[in-house]
Amino acid sequence: MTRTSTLKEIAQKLNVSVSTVSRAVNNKEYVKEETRERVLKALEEYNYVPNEVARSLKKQSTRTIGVVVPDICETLFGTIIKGIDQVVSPHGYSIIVADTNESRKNEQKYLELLYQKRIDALVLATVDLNGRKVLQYLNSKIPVVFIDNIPKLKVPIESVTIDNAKASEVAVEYLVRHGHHRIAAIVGSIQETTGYERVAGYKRALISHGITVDDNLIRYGNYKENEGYLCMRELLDNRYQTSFTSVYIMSEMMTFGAIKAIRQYGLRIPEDLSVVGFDVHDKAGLVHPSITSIRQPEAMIGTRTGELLLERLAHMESGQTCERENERFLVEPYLEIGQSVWDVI
Amino acid sequence: MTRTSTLKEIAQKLNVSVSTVSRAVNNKEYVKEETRERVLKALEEYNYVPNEVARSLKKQSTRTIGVVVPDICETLFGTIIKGIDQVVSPHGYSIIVADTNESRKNEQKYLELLYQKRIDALVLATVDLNGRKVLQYLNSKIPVVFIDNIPKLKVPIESVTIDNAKASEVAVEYLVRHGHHRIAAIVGSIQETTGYERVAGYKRALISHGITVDDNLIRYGNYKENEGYLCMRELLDNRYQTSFTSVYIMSEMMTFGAIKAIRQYGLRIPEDLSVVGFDVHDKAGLVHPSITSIRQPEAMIGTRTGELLLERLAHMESGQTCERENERFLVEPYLEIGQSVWDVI
DNA sequence: GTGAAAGCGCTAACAC
DNA sequence: GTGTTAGCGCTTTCAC
Repeated sequence: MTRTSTLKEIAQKLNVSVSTVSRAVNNKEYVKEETRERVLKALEEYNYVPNEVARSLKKQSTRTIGVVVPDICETLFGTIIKGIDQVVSPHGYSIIVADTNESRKNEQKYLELLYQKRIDALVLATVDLNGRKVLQYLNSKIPVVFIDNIPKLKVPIESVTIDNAKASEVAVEYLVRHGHHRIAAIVGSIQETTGYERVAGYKRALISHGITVDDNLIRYGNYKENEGYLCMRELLDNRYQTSFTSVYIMSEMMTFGAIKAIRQYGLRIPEDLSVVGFDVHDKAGLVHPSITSIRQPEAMIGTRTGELLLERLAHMESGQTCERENERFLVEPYLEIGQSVWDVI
Repeated sequence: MTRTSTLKEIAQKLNVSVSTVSRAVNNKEYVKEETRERVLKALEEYNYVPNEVARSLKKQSTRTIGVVVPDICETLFGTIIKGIDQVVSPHGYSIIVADTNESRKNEQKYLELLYQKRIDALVLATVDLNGRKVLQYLNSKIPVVFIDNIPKLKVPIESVTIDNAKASEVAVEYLVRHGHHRIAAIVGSIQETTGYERVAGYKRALISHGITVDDNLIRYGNYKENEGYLCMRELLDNRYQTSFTSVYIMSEMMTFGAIKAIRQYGLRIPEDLSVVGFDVHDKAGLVHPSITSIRQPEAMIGTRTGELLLERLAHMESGQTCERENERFLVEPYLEIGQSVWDVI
């Protein structure tokens, strides 16, 4: 059972002062080369590992970044976390993750916990639209970056997300190019930016192609699979009146639900109905027919967030005050083309 | 820009001592009810949030658990992390994640970093079979739990994993019950417990069903998709000599690769060849035909690990020494039945 | 170049 | 019940 020793112990063994040892450990100047070597050797010998907790207390910085997400199992968030970690860990930062399980209450609890732990920065995929708890952070001086969803707060906010409106434009554009004019849509909650902006982009794209927006073709769900299923059923029930040839579903789980409804109606994809989904991952390449889907460059969202964090963190370290600006960093979504869209002749 | 205040500041404002405030904050006894209320009110007013860093330094415990995994994007690890978090966060513990990206070097780097941060416990899905760096932890007094893979170390080790041999038995059993006697196998690295135990279970199951083990039916890969593909091709190339009717592939990515090879040979699953995979997830239910696969109860591995951690942590707190025992906690794998296995008549 | 000492914010032993 | 004080392990200023 080895024990890690402290600066003080090392200093005593060598008959030097703690400050000398500290300087050697931290590669500071003003240490005679000979002394430095003696110290470095002793560090090995006595199994010294710097205590980051003590350092944190002294420096008022924990080199720790809190990342709060609704569901770490979603590839989207897993990949983002990985991207952040890749960028920040070489700089000595670690990531504390919190999985809120889509619960506002958990989100608040975790925000509080992380605040106590004095994280140096926060990345938040909030499910709390009017998030009051996060104001504590926004009023403090640590960097906060929102991802995925942006809360409705009357304060400057920084975010890294895809351009949600653009995503819908890309989807509609693709369908139109394949001859579709009657394009149904299943939207998530328009309370959230992810829902609101996507539907706005959809409408705008239709209009710019000279297609009239038909509210009978739009259904609103809550991102859950079952809602996607139900929305799709409603759409299909009215199919003879509305005669749409394609459907664009604006979230992953709702896409799955919608496809189930389509199959249940005995319709074939894409022969009977064309489908464009959102965030559909098919790592295995086993889905058949493969689903044409809007995708987020997740890794890039992660690395971009990481870089932004480092930038802000460095800025802070150089003693700047934390002037928050309202900055939305947008990354480009893209269309992953599968076999779920059929040409309308 | 609000600032969080300190115990000392609160104490001064109220003309009481820091210890009184501390006692009130921590709900300790020996505080007059009236004083407690005054303090509690002041905490609100002056925006006091306990500084966990200072607490950690004093208590020599950070209430932080390090979780080191090769790839956080894999559903397996994502779900395990979520499970751990669910169990430990109500006890005030947070999780620091480290994604080693399957690299031994990164693993070592992260272990060092986390050691400096003085994590209270470590969960490790190692890729470093002879992991020397982890010995630092094993020689220290903090709990260490291995998941997924177990390194070859000559010290007592605790782990939470599925029963890998059992997994193979379940797979083989199922195939035999469906009339298969010539069952090919694609194995990961037998250097790793996940490979070694799975192939051992496969052989044992065959024997217990009176089937001779045929080494021509076994191929060894390295868990990567492409190796699964290549192994499957080799097997198929010899199909007329070996005449197997089914194949059991012992890892997720290799399963994907193998299926691609099978399709490339123009064979249908399951009509021409039956397939049992490992760790195949189909959240969307979109894969067709659905793949019968061994599955790990991931969430349970997570929660079991979390509980084990709490147990050990509580044990420590009550001042016990950390006697390590060699304990493998096994959870039961299960077979998720799809449509990829055909009856041999 | 080196050392002494203050102090980061807190807990806990001890004194009153 | 409450206050005083000594540290937890480190960095950093200032004196030598």
